[in-house]
Amino acid sequence: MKIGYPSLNWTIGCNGAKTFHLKSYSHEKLIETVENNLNCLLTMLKFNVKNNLLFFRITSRLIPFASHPVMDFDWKGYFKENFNEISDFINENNIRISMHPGQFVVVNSKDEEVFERSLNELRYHSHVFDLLKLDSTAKIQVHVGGVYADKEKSMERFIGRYNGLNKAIKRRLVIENDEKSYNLSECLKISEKTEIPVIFDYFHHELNNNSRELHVCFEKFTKTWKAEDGLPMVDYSSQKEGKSRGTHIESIDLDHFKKFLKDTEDFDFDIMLEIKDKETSALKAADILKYDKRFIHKEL
DNA sequence: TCACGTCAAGCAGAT
DNA sequence: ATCTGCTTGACGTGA
Repeated sequence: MKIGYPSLNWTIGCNGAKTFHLKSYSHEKLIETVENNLNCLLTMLKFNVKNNLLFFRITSRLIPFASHPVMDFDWKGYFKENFNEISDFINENNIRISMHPGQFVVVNSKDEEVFERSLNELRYHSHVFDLLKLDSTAKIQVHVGGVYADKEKSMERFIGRYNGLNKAIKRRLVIENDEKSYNLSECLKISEKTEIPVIFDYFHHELNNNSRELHVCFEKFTKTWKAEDGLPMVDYSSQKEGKSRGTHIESIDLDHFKKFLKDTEDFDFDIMLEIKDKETSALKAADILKYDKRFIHKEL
């Protein structure tokens, strides 16, 4: 079991998710931004390793406009050395990596152009993993997509599109249950037909499920991960009080988290904390996890 | 220096 | 019809 947080670190002093507006696109702007993002990524990873946070979600903003038609710069070649350095650090320290493309990636879209754009975005994510020399335990997580008033057909469309993807993407793609459209059992159904691993989002599951025991859920989704996929991944969060349903909490509720660990003690998996204050909560969670037999860390 | 309108991209549910 | 939330708030113009 490893634990981590997504995308950015509020206290470290750099912002690794810088971007710019399309109309200010230029090679200079791109180089400056990507250089910043890659340097900051390595800084965050070093901070994480020091603090026993061995799971990290890399921001999709790493290379702004990477999948946009405007992109005419060989960023893969230009930043090869930067990627190599980060790759070495990740592999030396056994850091688990994931990415989560934005809501615009809709594999099952009814609109062929939306699918094409989604595919380009997935290619970009896959290229980042290639440059970091990551194996198939590094995952790109997406939601199933839209319902379009016909869930059966939309699930079939996902399966068809998934089956047509090339291997470089397929070996890394996983689906995640969401809070309104596709719950865990629906993701599992898709997994049965495609063998795609299912990421379990605990918070989304609380908001959208057909009331199965948590233990049963874990038994089911963990089985969708094969040896080459690595340990199953779980997204963890909880509801922010007084905000609309689905809003992530600002800072980790440690009692809630402890109960979650207790309820899942029979399983091993990696945890991504989707909590607004990022590393602050991750450090608190790692502190608690030091007393958990499953936790991979340096010193006690 | 800072407020604030806007930003590549999709979808569903609430208001 | 418009707003909100999600991957992740950040950019950048205007005052």
